[in-house]
Amino acid sequence: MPDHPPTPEATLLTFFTEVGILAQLSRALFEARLPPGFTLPQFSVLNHLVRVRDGRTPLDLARAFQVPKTSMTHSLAVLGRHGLVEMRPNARDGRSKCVFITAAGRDFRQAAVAGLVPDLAAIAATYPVERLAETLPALADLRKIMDGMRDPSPDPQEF
Amino acid sequence: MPDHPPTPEATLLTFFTEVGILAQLSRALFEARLPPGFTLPQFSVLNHLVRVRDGRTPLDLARAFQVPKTSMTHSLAVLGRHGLVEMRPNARDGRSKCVFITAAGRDFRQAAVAGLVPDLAAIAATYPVERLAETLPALADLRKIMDGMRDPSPDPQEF
DNA sequence: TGCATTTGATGCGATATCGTATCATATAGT
DNA sequence: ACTATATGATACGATATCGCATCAAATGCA
Repeated sequence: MPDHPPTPEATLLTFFTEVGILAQLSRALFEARLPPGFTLPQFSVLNHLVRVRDGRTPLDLARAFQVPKTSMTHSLAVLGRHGLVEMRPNARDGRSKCVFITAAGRDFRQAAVAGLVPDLAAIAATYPVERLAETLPALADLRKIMDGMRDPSPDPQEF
Repeated sequence: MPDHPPTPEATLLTFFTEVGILAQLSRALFEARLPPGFTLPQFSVLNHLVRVRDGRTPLDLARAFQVPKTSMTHSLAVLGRHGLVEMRPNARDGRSKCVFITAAGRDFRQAAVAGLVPDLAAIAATYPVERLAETLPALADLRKIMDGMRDPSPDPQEF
């Protein structure tokens, strides 16, 4: 391997590659512990409703997950069909709805997390998670920046 | 989110959540720059064939990307239909095939990477990528551990 | 060698994802 | 207030992903 000093672009590419692999691995981990037929995005929505807050609109959620609104409609329909979320009319906007997590939804999420704990513990037993905790601020800051870049102009911004 | 000291499991959960969001954001970024109809996994396969080595079997690729082999069959069929990869019989195993990238495939990848560079540069202009570079060893180590905890799956994958 | 088992690839069906079109409601401009 | 435009949600169709079943070729074992 020739070692030229990496350009910032190359560093980002490497970083995104690593993040993509980790996401894929953790996804496999998660889905192996979810009841068959449930997908990570569905769990993620539940998790978001608990972690952040519920009562937001489907479009809010679609934006939060950077996913097309039709995909979110579908995910919410599945969760609703299983009684894990509830959609109520939005008093402030007749076109819109508000998404609430149900008690069953909270239980479901709790159970999923609980089922995951042994796997997480196994990782923590082999790997010092403080190292990950130290990376969190950098990851969160990058996420915020990328979040902010996407909405205003979807086309190439020159500088 | 209580303000007790977080358990290692909670730290991991937070970390995976952050990684998942970042993966989603970078995926959206990337797919916005690919020709319409092409997917990140498809590009990733091309990239892998260039950066690692071509001539591997579909099953090798499926394992490298941690996806079911049927998914890889499909991706390769699409790439083949567009003339970006070529499948030849495997001289060592009559059941198997070997996947090669074509000249058109190399060009395609090169163009995709070039199209992405402005986005990466825009991020690098706003965010000190050294912070990300510092996190890379921790991420790579975790990835290796998680790789090892699952089935026998070999090489690291590329973007 | 002959036969059972394993392994690589793919067909098929079910679900997920996503783009486009559509409909209802909200907002803006006059 | 009236109309044009913008926005939130969804129906619909196309493609992607994935599990299961099938087929062919390789391997193991007697």
